[in-house]
Amino acid sequence: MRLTEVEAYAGTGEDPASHAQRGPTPRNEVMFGSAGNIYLYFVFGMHWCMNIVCGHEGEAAAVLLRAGEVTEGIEVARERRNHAPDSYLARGPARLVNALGLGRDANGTSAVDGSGPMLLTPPSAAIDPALVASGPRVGVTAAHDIPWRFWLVGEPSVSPYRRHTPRRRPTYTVIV
DNA sequence: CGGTTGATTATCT
DNA sequence: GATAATCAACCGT
Repeated sequence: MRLTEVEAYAGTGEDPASHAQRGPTPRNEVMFGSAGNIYLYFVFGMHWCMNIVCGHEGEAAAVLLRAGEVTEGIEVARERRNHAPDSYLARGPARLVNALGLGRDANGTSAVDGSGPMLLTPPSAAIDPALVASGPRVGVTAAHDIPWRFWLVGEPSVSPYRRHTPRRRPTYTVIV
């Protein structure tokens, strides 16, 4: 897997869109741990999203892995993604986790020391900064003005989402 | 192709 | 009890 798209989230009190915004909870405690650890969490009752913890302990900054290109074990990835088109195998944070076959067990494990199910490695060559674009984060309902989504220009695996489609569900129930 | 909608549950208020 | 860092399916064009 080669990462093609990520989003950054800051720590407590610094980022309205971050899970760590309101301090430690049982769910986000991993974010307050060591850099390089995996913070996996369940969203919308059906999907997993994966973050890599950044910064110092207690800082609770993290990077959400939004998309990637499957470079090894593509057969397995296709099976796990129910034979979706190759461009869609890891296009989106939940799809990426699904293509990797990760789940609750990977939460809190290290992605940098080889002790966990996933190992992050640096690119073999430096990335040309001209190929890296940035923009507003996808799907978040706060802090649209912070352009902390980064992706590689021209990658077919990058999620093409434009903006957050507001969930305009009424906060009340209409009685006829 | 672009826009909209239902699914489904852990977590926090 | 409302909400959510989403996705797949379905619509009309």
